[in-house]
Amino acid sequence: MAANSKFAIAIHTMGVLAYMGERHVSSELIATSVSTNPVVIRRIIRKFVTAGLVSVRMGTGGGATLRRPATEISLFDIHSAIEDDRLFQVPHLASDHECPVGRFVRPVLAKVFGGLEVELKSHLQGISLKDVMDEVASEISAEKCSATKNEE
Amino acid sequence: MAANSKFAIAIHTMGVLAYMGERHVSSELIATSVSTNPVVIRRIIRKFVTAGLVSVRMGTGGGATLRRPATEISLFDIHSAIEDDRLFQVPHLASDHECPVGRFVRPVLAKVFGGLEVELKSHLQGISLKDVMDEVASEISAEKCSATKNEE
DNA sequence: GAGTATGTAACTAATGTTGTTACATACTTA
DNA sequence: TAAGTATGTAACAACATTAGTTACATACTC
Repeated sequence: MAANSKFAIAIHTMGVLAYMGERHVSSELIATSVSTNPVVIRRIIRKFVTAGLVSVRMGTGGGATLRRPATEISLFDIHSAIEDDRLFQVPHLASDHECPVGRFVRPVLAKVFGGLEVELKSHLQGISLKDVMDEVASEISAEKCSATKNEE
Repeated sequence: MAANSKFAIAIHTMGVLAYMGERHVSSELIATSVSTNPVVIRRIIRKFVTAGLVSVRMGTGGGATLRRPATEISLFDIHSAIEDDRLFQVPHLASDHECPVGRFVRPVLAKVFGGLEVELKSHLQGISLKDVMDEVASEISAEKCSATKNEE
């Protein structure tokens, strides 16, 4: 599987929770939808719990559910719950570096990248989990429609 | 060194080229400024050459130079020269997936992430290498200024 | 108490990045 | 033409990250 698919898996996971509404969903079931191992899902869900997005119940009939309606969960909430490090890394260079460029490029880059992340953040904040799932739902119903056609 | 510092190293490299103006700069010298190995720099510069941003000369007095003024090179040019894969990966799932969510989340995500990259791209296009180096230059002169003060 | 579900440690495998050595190739200059 | 300089590139090691897996303790329901 590809490199930084964590975000995709995370949204997919939250999508299943949104789709299932009030019901508690097991990591087993989500793993089937995502095509991965239940432990991978549990690791991600742990982070959602920490971030207050999801609550979890053990035992029979247990599993995870959203703590807020999908309209009140943005992709930014999801992203910041799982992604701890920066999008672009700016390795630290000694501030007594011989080369003047080497001494000062990095702080400037940190500023530039910071701007990028603000941009990214505001974009992600504008998209709710519900928005995503509405699109998914419309694709699902489109499929049903064409399936009906084929049955004719 | 940190994970995805490629972009930072790439801008740093281009920054040194911009700083040195017409002169041809060796990978050796750039590596010193970036604090890495010359081969690492050559690998990155190869990509800039392919992208048409930089030209290179072998032999005595050789090295790399910008092919365009720094005002006409954007951070997007640099980013797309070195970064071949997508910012966020959307692993492919079978389209005959049992779970309806599993079947359709991914294409929707591809669309969402596509939007993100367009956003990112336009932001990066708005920043020229010159913009970055102007900030670096002002930091350098600020340093000189305070150094003079200390000598008093 | 039986059954179910999460929490988590430990390990493997795959991948990607960075760093390094070594050497072939190309070019400049004396 | 020979010496010196710089890139091009292959090959490999070191390291970090991610994903996948097994195993088992813990918590909860009925």
